Amino acid sequence: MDLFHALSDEGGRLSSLEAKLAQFALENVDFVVNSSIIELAERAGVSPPTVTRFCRRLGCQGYSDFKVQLAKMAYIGLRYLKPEAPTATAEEVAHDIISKAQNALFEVHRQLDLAVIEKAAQMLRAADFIQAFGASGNSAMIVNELHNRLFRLGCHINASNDHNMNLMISAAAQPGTVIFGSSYTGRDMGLVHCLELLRQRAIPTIVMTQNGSPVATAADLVIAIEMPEGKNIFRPTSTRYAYLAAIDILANMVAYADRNRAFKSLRSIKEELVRNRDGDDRQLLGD
Amino acid sequence: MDLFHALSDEGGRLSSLEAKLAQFALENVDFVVNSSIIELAERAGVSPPTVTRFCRRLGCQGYSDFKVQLAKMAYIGLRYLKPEAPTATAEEVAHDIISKAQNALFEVHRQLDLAVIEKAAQMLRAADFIQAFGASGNSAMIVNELHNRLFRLGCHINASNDHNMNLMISAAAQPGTVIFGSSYTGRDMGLVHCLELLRQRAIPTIVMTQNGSPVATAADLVIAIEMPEGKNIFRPTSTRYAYLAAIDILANMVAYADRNRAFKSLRSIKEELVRNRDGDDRQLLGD
DNA sequence: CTACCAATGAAAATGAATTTCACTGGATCG
DNA sequence: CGATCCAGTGAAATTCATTTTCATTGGTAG
Repeated sequence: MDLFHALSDEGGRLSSLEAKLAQFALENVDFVVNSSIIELAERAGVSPPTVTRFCRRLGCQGYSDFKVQLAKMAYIGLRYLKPEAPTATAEEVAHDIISKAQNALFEVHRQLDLAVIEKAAQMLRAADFIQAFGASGNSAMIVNELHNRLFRLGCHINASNDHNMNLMISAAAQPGTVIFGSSYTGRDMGLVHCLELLRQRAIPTIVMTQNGSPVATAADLVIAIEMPEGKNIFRPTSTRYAYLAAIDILANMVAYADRNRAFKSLRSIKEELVRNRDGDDRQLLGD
Repeated sequence: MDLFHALSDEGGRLSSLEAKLAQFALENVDFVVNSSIIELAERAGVSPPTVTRFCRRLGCQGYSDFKVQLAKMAYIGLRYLKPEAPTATAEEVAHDIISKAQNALFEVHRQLDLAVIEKAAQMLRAADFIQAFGASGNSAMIVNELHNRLFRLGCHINASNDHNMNLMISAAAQPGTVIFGSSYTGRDMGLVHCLELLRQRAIPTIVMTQNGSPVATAADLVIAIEMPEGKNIFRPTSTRYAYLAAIDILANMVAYADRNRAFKSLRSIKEELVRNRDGDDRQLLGD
């Protein structure tokens, strides 16, 4: 299933020649994918049976299956291994940003604890009112997005990125309110203060952040996302894609938690939009 | 190279059995990818040699190569064909959202005209002031994101999603100002009015939208993005990922257009953040 | 009507992948 | 310290998948 991690050999389960093969495969995906077992064996300096055993140990059916899996994987997930080359041309920048974003999506899919997402969706669904806190541009985008997705479903939600305001909101929150917080780093101390206050007041909190961070510790339910950070300061982090996907999944689960309400709400928005625009039904909910 | 299009057989180059095979392959990628030529032949009701010939006609080396190509393709681009099955479990939702997002990234990478991006980057770089207009949640997110990326680079930029305000801003814009607009549908008539006004006033405009749409027609430079739309009303469109990636690439090109300025600006932001937070240098620019 | 050609499958031939088996070197146990 | 075992490995044999060859069919053009 997860060939990439098998190839990375974190558990050290591979023998020395197998590790050599793994490294060779990671570095020469294209070659491997287009070669016969004999060519690969020769090039990597091992015998064909060793290659077959290697494939089996990785959880594949055999060599052909390995090639297929590798080809599937090649598009995603692989580039983490390659050192971050400073890029300059538009082609390079585009390629780099796209593949990092895809990696981030791949990673978040692997990491997301769906049981936690479902729990969070239930809490949000059941809430009388949702307050979404996130600051600093990135998390602000995330909570705005949550607002954008949830108000359509008929949820009562407010998004805010003003720390002082958040503190007042936290102090005034009524039972029935659920607070959602986002922080990539988990070190948004303004958010931590709010969460502590909310815990004292027994208002339930959900956060999307790094596990083990101050924000995570201060919250009731943690949607944990850990992303490796790039080194290129000119480049925004690809973590945003991961968070955005997590929000999408969460919002979708909220919708499914009460399809009827969501459907009715979406439908009236749609009708109103169609009436007010040019009557073209193909349009999106939101531009 | 482009197996997907070959399989779609637009030119009708395939014989009847081959067309049958193509359809079967598109509908049963997983089966094909995991089967031998004999199993496939049997299941599709043809003989193995026909399968081999079919693979060759599609531009592959042979059957194994075909499987590899198909596996590569399967992750991307293919799901567009499948009717959108209503999904319900968290696993299905997560998988579907992630793969759609990855498809969107793949597509935008394929479509983006990098020459246009570079042109836009030059214009934004040279501008005294940038106004970014986008409404309806999705495009609002995009222009906020552009703001978030460009202010860091030392650009003077304002993002706005208030149509009346945008109209006033357009009427008041000075030479040296560049307007950036975003609209997924290209039918944001408020934006079109602004663009028309700006054209009269000879203020340069850049838009990110669908080619051929009213918004595109009314603008000077068009960053064209066309995304197929999903049918699931509960699901937000994956177009956001494509737009976000395009913004990332654009912002990065702006940064590279004047590295020194960008570096100095980023550096002072970073210093200030480090001073004001807990001195941990690993933190991001923005949370 | 005949000859040709494209499409197809059966059978043979090829060649790749896997299994078997034997060997090696290092670890373990008495 | 030596005997034994075992994991790891490759050579050779085997199996099996793939491809090629060739014959057949059905349709089409002259």
